[in-house]
Amino acid sequence: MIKRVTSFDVAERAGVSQSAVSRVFSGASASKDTATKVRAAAAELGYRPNVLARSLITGRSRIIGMVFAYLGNPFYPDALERFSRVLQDEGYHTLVFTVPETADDTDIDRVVQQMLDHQVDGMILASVGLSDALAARCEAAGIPVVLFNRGQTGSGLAQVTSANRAGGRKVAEFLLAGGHTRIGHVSGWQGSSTGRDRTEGFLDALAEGGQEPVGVEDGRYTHEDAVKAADKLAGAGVDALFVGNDHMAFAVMDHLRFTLNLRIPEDVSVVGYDDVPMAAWAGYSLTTVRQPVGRMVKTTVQALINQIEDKSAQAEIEEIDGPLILRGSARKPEGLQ
Amino acid sequence: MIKRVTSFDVAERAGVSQSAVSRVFSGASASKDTATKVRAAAAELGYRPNVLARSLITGRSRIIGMVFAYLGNPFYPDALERFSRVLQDEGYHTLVFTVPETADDTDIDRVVQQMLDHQVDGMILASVGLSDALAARCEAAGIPVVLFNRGQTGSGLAQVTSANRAGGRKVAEFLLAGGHTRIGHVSGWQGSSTGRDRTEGFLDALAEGGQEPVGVEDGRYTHEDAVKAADKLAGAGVDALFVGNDHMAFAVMDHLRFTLNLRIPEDVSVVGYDDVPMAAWAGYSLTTVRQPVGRMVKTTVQALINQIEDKSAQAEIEEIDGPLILRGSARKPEGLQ
DNA sequence: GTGAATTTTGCACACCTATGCAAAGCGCCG
DNA sequence: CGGCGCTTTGCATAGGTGTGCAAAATTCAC
Repeated sequence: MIKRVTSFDVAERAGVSQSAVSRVFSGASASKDTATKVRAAAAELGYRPNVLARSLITGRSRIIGMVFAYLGNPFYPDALERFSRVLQDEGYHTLVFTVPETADDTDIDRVVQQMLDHQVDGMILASVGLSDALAARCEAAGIPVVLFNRGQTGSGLAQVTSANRAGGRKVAEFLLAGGHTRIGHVSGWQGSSTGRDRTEGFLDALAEGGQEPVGVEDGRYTHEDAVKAADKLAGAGVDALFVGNDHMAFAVMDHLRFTLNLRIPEDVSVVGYDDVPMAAWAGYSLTTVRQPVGRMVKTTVQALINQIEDKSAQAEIEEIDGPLILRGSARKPEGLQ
Repeated sequence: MIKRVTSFDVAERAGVSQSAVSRVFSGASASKDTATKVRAAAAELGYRPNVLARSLITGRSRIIGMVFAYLGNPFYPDALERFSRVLQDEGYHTLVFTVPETADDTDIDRVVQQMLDHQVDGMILASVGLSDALAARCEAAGIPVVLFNRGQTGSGLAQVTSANRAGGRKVAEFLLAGGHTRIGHVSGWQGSSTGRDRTEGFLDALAEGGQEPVGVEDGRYTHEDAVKAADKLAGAGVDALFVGNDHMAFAVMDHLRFTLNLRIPEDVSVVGYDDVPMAAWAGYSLTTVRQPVGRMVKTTVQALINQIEDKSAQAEIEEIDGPLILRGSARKPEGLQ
């Protein structure tokens, strides 16, 4: 292990003081002359500022902590990739954590504590909640938190979601217009705000249309539970299923087609939520509500940076609307092709 | 922003010296008595050691930098999730970077430089190469690098892959045994070692079986190119296709079935590579070579940690064998069900 | 050339923890 | 009680950078 080259080494070589080197690399004022001398010396020695030392003194690490629950749903890797890119563009880096799907508050709190230990400048929690105790702790430490694709009312935390209630409504209205009469719902996990909101909007609009659902089963965002739920609902004889997200919808479609030998959409219409890339694949051609990931990510990052740069900034609650994307998995209303 | 609570504050409150506090939290020797006093004081004040300051002085950040090229292929989110978990268990954290799919050496080198700036203890590069200059730089800085699912001969870097040549051979032998006579290959990107190796093993075994491929087209690991390649090969009349990874294989299957109206496996057998979870879904039921992600990840982490803890450790090159998983997308040899 | 206004520079210190070193404490045996 | 070995403790310093402050250098107008 070769000795690290420090700003002192560069200073000596350039014939200036250490502070001059620091100023050149931190963008503070420095004369054109010394700047060139310093850069030359730095290049010769292969010097790069030590980010740790810098963070220690500035109190800003330029690191954002991110927590994901499960990357099995392709919506999240997509989001992660975009987050990483947007944050990189803003000069931030991302410390990524995952918590088990079955995570309880303890797991998450431990992870959040680790992020605090690392002096992150902010945190993004994707589809993950936060105990009030920890939220308070982040508040006390002055670390902004933004929930992504997850709401938590009364927590006082900033959050960015799609318009889940409105999305659920759209699906119900679409299925009603399509003349479906025996509608079932494989819901997203009812322990999550997104799952509940989509279900709520869906059921409200259904009721307004004068229908009761044939059944509502919690798919808990997992492949297995979704299949079980779909199986049960199919047994009750449905002609349409609204599934709480695309990832479960694929599982449901496979089960309907290959195990129960039902045709989609002739026997059963299926509608999902998210519009992940796979939904457009010919094998599924899934009608679904689009979550505008790009905009959601940008909004999330912006909200976070606002809070970082202006500590007094209000914790915003953003809801981003997304359209229903019509494809082949659900029967369309008459006159609409 | 409330003032941070430091080890001095705890020391004062506990009536001991700052070093005592440090020793308690870094696990060094301390008497039972002071340990309890310190812990009590720390709990009251909500003290947690500042990881940055610790890293600065120990020279070890306990952070691993990871680079991913594309998370669109579900193999990688899966790997990422496992990496994150295994590293967390080992007391490390992960700084995640992504580079554009079209990344050239410049992009990657810039990212690697940023990781070096952050004083990472080690780096994992997933399906991404590294210029010789940067490799040398890491070497000089004493930062171990392990390539995951990517080889780079002559680079002197540690690498963990599956046995890609052997895997390619297995597929060829299986298709030959199945009596296929017009075999095509949608290859993985030929700019990558994995792509080349799989192709090489496949073609070697095919030749040994006395067959020439109907055609070989580079799918470049993308949906679009894979479809184009499959289209071309189908036009040439194939009865079997070996596709360089599962992600492309799904695209190929959709195209064969829904655009070209071919039956799988009656008209065309399709074999993939990776065995991502989706390959087991009824919609695809893809015969494929399994990459044992779990073992690959553990091996990678172990290799990395070995190098971190013992700087003189040799950079290992590990190849992990994986079985061919028989499912429904490819005709099986007689007598084998 | 002179004084004022402005920029640049260096000094010294701060950020927070880990650790070598020497002193102090403790237990133990003769 | 003295002496010895071992553990615990505090002091002081290091790790590499940013930044307030005052001195020095430069610019500018006259």
